[in-house]
Amino acid sequence: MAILQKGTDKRGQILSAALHLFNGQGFHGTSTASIAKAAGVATGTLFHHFPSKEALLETLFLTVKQEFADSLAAMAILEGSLEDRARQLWFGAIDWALENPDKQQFFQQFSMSVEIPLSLREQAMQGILGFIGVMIAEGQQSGVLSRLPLPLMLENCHGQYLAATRFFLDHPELGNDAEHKEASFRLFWHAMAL
Amino acid sequence: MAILQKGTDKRGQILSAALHLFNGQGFHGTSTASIAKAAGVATGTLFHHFPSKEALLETLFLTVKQEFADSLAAMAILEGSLEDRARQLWFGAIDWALENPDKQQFFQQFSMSVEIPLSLREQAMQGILGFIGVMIAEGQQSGVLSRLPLPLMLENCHGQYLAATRFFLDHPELGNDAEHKEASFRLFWHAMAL
Amino acid sequence: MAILQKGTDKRGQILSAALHLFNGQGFHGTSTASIAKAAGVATGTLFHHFPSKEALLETLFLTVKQEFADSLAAMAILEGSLEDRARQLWFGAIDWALENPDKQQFFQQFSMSVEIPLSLREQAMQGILGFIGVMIAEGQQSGVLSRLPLPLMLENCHGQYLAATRFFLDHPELGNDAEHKEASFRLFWHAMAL
Amino acid sequence: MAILQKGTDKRGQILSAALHLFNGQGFHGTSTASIAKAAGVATGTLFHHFPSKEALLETLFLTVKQEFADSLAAMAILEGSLEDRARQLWFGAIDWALENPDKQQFFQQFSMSVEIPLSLREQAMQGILGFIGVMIAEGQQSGVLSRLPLPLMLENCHGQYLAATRFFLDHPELGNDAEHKEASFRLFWHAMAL
DNA sequence: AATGAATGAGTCTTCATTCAT
DNA sequence: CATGAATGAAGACTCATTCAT
Repeated sequence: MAILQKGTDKRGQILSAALHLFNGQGFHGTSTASIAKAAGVATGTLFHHFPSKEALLETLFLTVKQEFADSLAAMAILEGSLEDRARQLWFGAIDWALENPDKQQFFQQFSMSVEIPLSLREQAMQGILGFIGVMIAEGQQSGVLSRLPLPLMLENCHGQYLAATRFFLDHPELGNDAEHKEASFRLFWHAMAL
Repeated sequence: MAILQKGTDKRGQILSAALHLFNGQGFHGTSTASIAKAAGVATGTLFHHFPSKEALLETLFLTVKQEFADSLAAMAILEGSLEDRARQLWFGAIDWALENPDKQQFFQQFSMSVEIPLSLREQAMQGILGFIGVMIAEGQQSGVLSRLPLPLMLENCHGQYLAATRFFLDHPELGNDAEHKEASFRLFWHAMAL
Repeated sequence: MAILQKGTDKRGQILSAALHLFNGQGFHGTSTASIAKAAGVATGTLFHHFPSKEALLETLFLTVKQEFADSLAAMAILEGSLEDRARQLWFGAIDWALENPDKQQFFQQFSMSVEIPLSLREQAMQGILGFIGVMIAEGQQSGVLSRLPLPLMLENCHGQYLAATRFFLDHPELGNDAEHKEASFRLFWHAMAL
Repeated sequence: MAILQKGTDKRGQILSAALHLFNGQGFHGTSTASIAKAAGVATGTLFHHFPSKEALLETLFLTVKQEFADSLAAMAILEGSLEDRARQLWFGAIDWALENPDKQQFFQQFSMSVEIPLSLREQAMQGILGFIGVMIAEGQQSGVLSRLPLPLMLENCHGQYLAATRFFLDHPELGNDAEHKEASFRLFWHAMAL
């Protein structure tokens, strides 16, 4: 958040404008000129901060991903049952998405897109999912979670998270609805629980 | 399949070439000239059959979606427990994806992209998910499935399906692995089962 | 008129449609496909009757010009003073324009345009103005008209006619107004009269 | 002249090249690439200065019209009889046309063409003819000019001016011929004089 | 004679990127 | 660092014309 919103920082303004425009019009649908305009800088300035439009996208991707990862790490809870800790994490992740709809939408769109090089996507995934992988392994050893192939479970976690945030972004009025929130966790948890 | 591959049908050849190229290079990354060339027709021919590049994409989207829907409908089973029927359907859908990797990848990329107008995406979803909705409602009434909000469950089904096919497409060698296949269904089913 | 309106004659329908469309959108702004469509024929049919789009325009130009010339010739009066005969001719020409607004507008637009080869324009002018030239010469010899250079007077006649018809086409409600009609002739006649 | 010919001003060079090429090949017959080439700039530069080819034409039209209007205003004479002042104005206008044949030819072609939106044409006409309208009204009140409908007289003035300049442009050798010049004014003046 | 699918050269316009100021 | 005019390659789309039926 900090990185994308420093008001006087032109670099930050450019990233922020790009996030917004890429979401609305896609990567190729957004011209560097329009990003510069939205950021309130000259067209040339963009290229002082980023060597190319693609580099801008990649930087943006990594920046947003890092913010998400930091956010998750900050809310990681070390006490309680695995289910309680997972619930806290799930709710925290959902809340982050609700508080940062632009960034979440950005993920929805670019997580599977060709515009982001495969290596970058994988790298980003592993950074975040490594975290989850440890928790799943722990749950399997303690007999709380099914002993299914880990890669499949990770992909499933990711897919369910995307689905849940998609649902809440499409129905913002349910963002604070305890029933739906709990239901989303229930689906997530029961998929893997024994 | 039939629709996209009639050898002598220029329209079909164009759709087929577009499917392939859009997958590899994205919508904006693919020029109409390259589509025409890959299809073995003149550039003007593309515009004789489709009023614009966007219309071509939309036609392609609807065509592929229809093929998938037809495919699912053809394998719908009417007998057995709900779980058995769901498993048949799930395996059938996974197999369709494995047999049509191009079309599945196309879905992965364009199901959430801005390139496809929202109305079209929703229309496509409803066509397919309406089917699933009925099964879920039935399961809830017979006490087999959790009574969670339906729209959330549908989005979850969709998300899990995308995740599973993503996994199998990324690991083609596991496409016929019974364990992984069953595991993917297990995750899917337990998410919703009581 | 006959030539442009034979209902069942595809050639005539094409000319008629072209006249209308060229007026509204210009020569280059009108596609042969749109002409064919408006004429109710296939695109290929146009090229059975005219070797090219340019040839169609030229044929149209000559046809319309011929109609106008025939119309003038038909109303030429041989008796009375030169002024009376000129007035009859002027009124007749104005009326022709009012009765054939499409054709008149066509003249306004293409009489000075590059689209019509110079040779064709000159040929058309001479066909019609030759007629007028004789009358002017007669008037000069009988001392009724100024002895100014003939080419200048002819160009002036043409210019005044275009101006008058432009005025009446822009103000159709005055088409039958005797005062304005007489005024237009007065301007025309006094320019040249002694 | 100044506006269209500043050597170092790329915008001016583009306008100047466009004037020349539109005259020779028409609006649709002239490609933006050829304009840029003739102006010695890159194709993109044209669109940096004008949003579209049409906007370029309109700017050109208004610019040339303004030059003509300024030129007329600069030579307006306030003393002498109405006829003398009209003669000065007429000769001045004719001379302007002879000195700026490109611009005059541009008017001949685009003053009645569909390429220029009607509103623009009318606006341009009124700017120039408002001037003339005042003089005609004055002449009518002082009993020098016929009391014919003003709009008709204005259109007639315009038509005669176009005809006269057409004549002189087609016969450049007569541009300095006093007899023809006086003759052209005589036709113009007698049309309206009592 | 009539059709309309097919052609491909040509058009306008966009846009990432550079560079002199 | 910042600017924005300039660049020119590339793209979507048009359209006069042909030709097999």
